[in-house]
Amino acid sequence: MMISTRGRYALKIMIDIAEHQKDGLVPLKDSAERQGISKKYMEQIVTIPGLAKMLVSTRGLRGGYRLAKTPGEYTVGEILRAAEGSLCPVSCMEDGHATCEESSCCCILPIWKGLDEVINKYLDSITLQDVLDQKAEYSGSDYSI
Amino acid sequence: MMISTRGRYALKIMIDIAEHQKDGLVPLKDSAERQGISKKYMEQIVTIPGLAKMLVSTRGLRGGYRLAKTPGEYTVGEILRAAEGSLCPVSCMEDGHATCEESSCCCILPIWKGLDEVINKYLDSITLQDVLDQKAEYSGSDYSI
DNA sequence: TAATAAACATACCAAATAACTATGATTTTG
DNA sequence: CAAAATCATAGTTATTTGGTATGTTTATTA
Repeated sequence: MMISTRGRYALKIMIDIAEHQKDGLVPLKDSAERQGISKKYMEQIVTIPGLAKMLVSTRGLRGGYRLAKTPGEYTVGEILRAAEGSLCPVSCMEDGHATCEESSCCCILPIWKGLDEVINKYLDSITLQDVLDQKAEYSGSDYSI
Repeated sequence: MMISTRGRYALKIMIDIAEHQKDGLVPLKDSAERQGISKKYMEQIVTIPGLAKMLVSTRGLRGGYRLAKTPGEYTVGEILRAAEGSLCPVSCMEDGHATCEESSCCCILPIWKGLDEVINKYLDSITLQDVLDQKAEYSGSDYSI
């Protein structure tokens, strides 16, 4: 399994903030309660550098978070990569290039490269807005994400 | 990372056996030496039920392994699934269906399902024979796989 | 201006998983 | 019967995962 709770929670948080920021800043506490995630763990996730860049934070009472750009400008792929570090499906590769010594003569490597491409291409084809739109379709619902 | 050394080694072993079985049975010792993997660890991998089914073993002196079917009849996907148990990219899903309680109202689940499909479809499009063929293309080479 | 509620910053920890190693039994051929 | 192979099981070490715990800083508002 390539995507751990860090990535899954990151996605949940981003969706939750996207959904609720119209009312102003979204405090982590509220988001954490809605998603059933420990607020403290959430703080850790939200401060992962790559993710922090996607958010604008305001300190102090009545502070909170909002997205730095519009939901349509974030893909599920980039959120997951930011949270997980990489979505690479094998340890003998990273960022599309081999990390092992025998790479120059590894006939399996092209398979991993192809797999990596297929995964990233798929996840980058979905934006946060797409997710919001699909949620809205099921309308009236009390989706907890 | 979704595919561990178990899966990677399993694939290496299957390719190695496919390549060398024309000379008769392939002892694990030879295969392990060629691949630079501990023979004992290899024994464990080869006896994973799903993988064992793909091989025919013969005990005793001059014994060894060969593929149960032709290389064209095995896909990379099924070998990896057999070795890893599952290639599912998230823990909240298994074999295409959700394992968590909130699944009935999870708007992210379709994304994981789609990802799972994309991964398995890709890996099932490559057979062991394809890998052998591509190895042969680089011909004269001393590929160690 | 002081209390409050928010983000920010570290440090620690327990359980699970990964990746082997070790030991030895069983089987078959030369 | 000795050697070489598979088969079986238990133990070990390191890393990753998934958190807790404790506390600091910042800004609002009553």
